[in-house]
Amino acid sequence: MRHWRGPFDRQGYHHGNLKEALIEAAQRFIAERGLGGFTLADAAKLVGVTPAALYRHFRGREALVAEVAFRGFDELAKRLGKALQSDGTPLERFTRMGEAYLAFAEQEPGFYAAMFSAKPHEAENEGCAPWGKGAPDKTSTSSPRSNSAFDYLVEALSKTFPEGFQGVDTRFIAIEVWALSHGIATLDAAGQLPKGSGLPDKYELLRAGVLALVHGALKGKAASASR
Amino acid sequence: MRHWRGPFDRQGYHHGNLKEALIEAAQRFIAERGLGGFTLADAAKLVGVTPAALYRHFRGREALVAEVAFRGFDELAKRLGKALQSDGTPLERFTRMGEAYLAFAEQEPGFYAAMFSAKPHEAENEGCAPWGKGAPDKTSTSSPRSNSAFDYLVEALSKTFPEGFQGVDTRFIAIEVWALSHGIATLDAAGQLPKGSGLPDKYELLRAGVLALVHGALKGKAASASR
DNA sequence: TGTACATCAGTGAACGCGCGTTCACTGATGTAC
DNA sequence: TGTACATCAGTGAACGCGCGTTCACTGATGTAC
Repeated sequence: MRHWRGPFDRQGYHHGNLKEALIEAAQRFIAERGLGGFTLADAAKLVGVTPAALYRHFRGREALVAEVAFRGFDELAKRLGKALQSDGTPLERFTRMGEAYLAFAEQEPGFYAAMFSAKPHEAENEGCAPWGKGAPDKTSTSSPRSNSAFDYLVEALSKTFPEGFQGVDTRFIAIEVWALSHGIATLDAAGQLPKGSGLPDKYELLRAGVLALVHGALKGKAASASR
Repeated sequence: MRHWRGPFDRQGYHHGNLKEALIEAAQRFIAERGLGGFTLADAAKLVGVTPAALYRHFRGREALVAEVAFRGFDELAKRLGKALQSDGTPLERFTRMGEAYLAFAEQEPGFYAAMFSAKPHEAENEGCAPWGKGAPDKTSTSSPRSNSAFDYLVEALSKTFPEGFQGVDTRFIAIEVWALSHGIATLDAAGQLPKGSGLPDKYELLRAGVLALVHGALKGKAASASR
């Protein structure tokens, strides 16, 4: 085993860490040019390798992108888990998770795009989505970490609000929180979130929104009845 | 002027309505294959025309997609405006707007993808985003209808909750509502929203979430203070 | 310690393809007289 | 009513390009003896 010198270094005929280097390069290019603009040739060039070398480690382009997405879910789960185990009150930790989510989407747009870009035809990708197929009987799938980001969110909600949500499924609240986070993150990434001019930034937007969502569920179901 | 026979018909040498037909074809293919999978050749073929004919009506691919996005914002504004002027109480109309938004995203995925797909490099597209640059001094831009979807939302909030939001800018609430709607719509489009198994559908998800967001702002700022 | 060998990561050339765009052209249209 | 003509929408062939992928190969590696 040769000494590790960074993802894009190369010493001899054998790269030594090509798979990891390709994943990192893909992540970088997806961040810069979007998922559609990412190219195997670019990634291979950056890494200092022939495009054909890629096929020693991946079935093809799609498999590389899928691996990037998987790593993304993994990294996101790691960050959410870290926030969940940080200091402070449960509410503070919960708030920190929201910040961690937005920071992840902002700092790792390559990951984020690979994870959430719609795949029109084959939406049957199992194991990668943050939540399972919605079946309570299938809470843990084969892939170890793919669902855990969502699991962390559910866990955080349970710990932060141990009194529950008036009988409402905690996963329901979790989905709402996730959807709001995702909406803010993607609108921000697309440059469609207004900035300046007295309006709060996205972190404040998420914080206030999440608290409203949670308290709305806590305070009762008057809303539901008034339809 | 020849008789109009549908977007993809063709009678002679001249198409008669090529521009509209190309926009419709683009919308259809973006819906089916995603923005990246959409091709000028496909659109031209469907319409029954040589790819080169497109350049009589558009500067290029990008301009065609931009036109689709513009039409999308227009159609969305139309639907939101219709819901805003429908029967019932203000709250009912407001709820109907949310339903109209999700229905639009579901029924017109071509429009939606063209409107909101992130353009990594040139995020400086002005006039197309539903909200302006966030400058209150620039409430109405040159393009007549591009901002009106967001304007309808702000208007609906003002009418539905005339007492205001404890001094919070109504646009702030509007952005939160929009972000939640967008998050639900995109997660649903990506097949990452759980279905069945007792969890409510996306319409219920949005309804409950929006009411929580609004009431969270109405009920006070205890949340803000407890940071 | 030295040599033969199996393994397999990476090469380099080539492939078929389909893309967006250009250009000189052609032929339908409708208007001026 | 008929003819000449300007207009311009659409043609068809071609372009340069870069993509993902394949294939027989080569050369570095490390293990068995």
